[in-house]
Amino acid sequence: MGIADRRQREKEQRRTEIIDAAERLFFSRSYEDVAMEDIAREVELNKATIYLYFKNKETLFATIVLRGVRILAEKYTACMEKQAPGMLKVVQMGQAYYRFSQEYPDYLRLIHFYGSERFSRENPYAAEIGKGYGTCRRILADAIREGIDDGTIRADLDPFLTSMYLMISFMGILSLENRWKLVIEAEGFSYEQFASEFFRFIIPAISTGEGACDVDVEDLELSGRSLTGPFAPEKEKKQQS
Amino acid sequence: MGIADRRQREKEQRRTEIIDAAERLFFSRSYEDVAMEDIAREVELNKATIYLYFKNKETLFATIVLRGVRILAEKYTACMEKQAPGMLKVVQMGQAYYRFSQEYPDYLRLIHFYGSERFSRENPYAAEIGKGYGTCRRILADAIREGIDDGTIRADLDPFLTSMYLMISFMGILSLENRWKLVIEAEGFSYEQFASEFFRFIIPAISTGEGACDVDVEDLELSGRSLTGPFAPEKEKKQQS
DNA sequence: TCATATTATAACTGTCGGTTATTTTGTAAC
DNA sequence: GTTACAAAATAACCGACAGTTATAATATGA
Repeated sequence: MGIADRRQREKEQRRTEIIDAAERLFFSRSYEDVAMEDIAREVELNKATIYLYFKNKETLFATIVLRGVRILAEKYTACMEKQAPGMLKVVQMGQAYYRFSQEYPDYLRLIHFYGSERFSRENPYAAEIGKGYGTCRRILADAIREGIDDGTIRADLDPFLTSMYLMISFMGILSLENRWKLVIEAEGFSYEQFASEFFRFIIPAISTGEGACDVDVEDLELSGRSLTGPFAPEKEKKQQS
Repeated sequence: MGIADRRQREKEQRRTEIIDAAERLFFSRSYEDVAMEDIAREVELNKATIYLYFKNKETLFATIVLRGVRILAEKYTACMEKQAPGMLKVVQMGQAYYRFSQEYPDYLRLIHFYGSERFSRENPYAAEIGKGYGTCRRILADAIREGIDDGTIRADLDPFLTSMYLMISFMGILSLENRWKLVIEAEGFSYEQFASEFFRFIIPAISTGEGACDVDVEDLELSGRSLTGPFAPEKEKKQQS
């Protein structure tokens, strides 16, 4: 069984090499701009060989997206393990998303791209990806439920719907098109400000305002500033219009 | 000048015919699934002829997206003309977006698709589209400013940032991927519920709670239910998990 | 009716995702 | 070692499609 084992390992290795090569290219160029030929050249294999390991370009791309989703899901899980009021956990998950977007901007881009209906959801990874995202959402919903129970979150909110709203908002805020980032800067805000002020904006939609989180959130610091201080946009330039 | 005029009109007509044909196809199939040949067949012209009127496939697609954006911008403008408290105007704009998504789901889909960075922003229509979207956002920001002045909207909000947050959230909620719609239904909610409950969720993030809108909003009715009644999800099935 | 400019087209090019027929390579049996 | 066989890899190919070009048809004005 030793030889078959090694063959198995080597096959796995090849697979990983292909994914790594593809990832490098997809990280540096757009999906359409990366040809299977390019990936083949990058791993130093023939294009047809790649097709022995992956059904098609989409499937190969999906495995990379899956890597990203798994990292995100881990971050979410970590938030849930700590002991804290529900409201605080929700905020922390938002921050986890934010950190993910800072640490892995390329994965985020790919995840977002994969989302916009263009890929058939036939491949086995699609289900995995969906599950990963579902996990994140479910964890968020659990935190909301906890918050409702401990009185830090509005009791009139439905945990499921609210988790959807928050996921979608996070997603939208953090995978902003470049075009809009320019608009933000033209208005005199940094992207960090834009993202962090969002929390101050959205908190009243979730929180009961019991103050349970007012103190605790202080030491979290998103991009260096507390979440509960006065809502001070602190525009940097704003000399236009 | 009469003849040159007619030539001009005829050219314009041709152009419109091409756009109409392309629209029919893009509405019924995905971008990639529509070949220039298909569009040519649909207008009963040779493919090369289309290239006399449009630089490339992207540009042709962009003109259709522009049609959609213009309709949306009109809807937003209409909201601003009525006399109402700022908070109410903001809600109405959200509803305008919702109605747009119901009346023109195909335009919405195309707009959303055009958004996901894959199109170069070189063509002249890209600028127009950006301007259209910018108009919507600016109108929303104006309404927020009015709301701050008349005391119906939190004074600690920055109008620009808030308008961005709302636009992005609306966008996310209303151009939801099909995959997520299935999740919503699996949880026992209709898509209409999902969209309308979002307003009840988000209002506390914007409103001062002065009640100025509590009464007025009553007669707006989004999908048949008032916006200020108790937050009652009224799940339809919810038999699982 | 002839010269010219516009409009349209058939035929072609280059690229890319994916497939097939064939060769190479590693393994086991003799 | 040599042969038989299976797995891995490849070169050559195919079809589809965006975009171009060389050519033809058509309308206008003299």
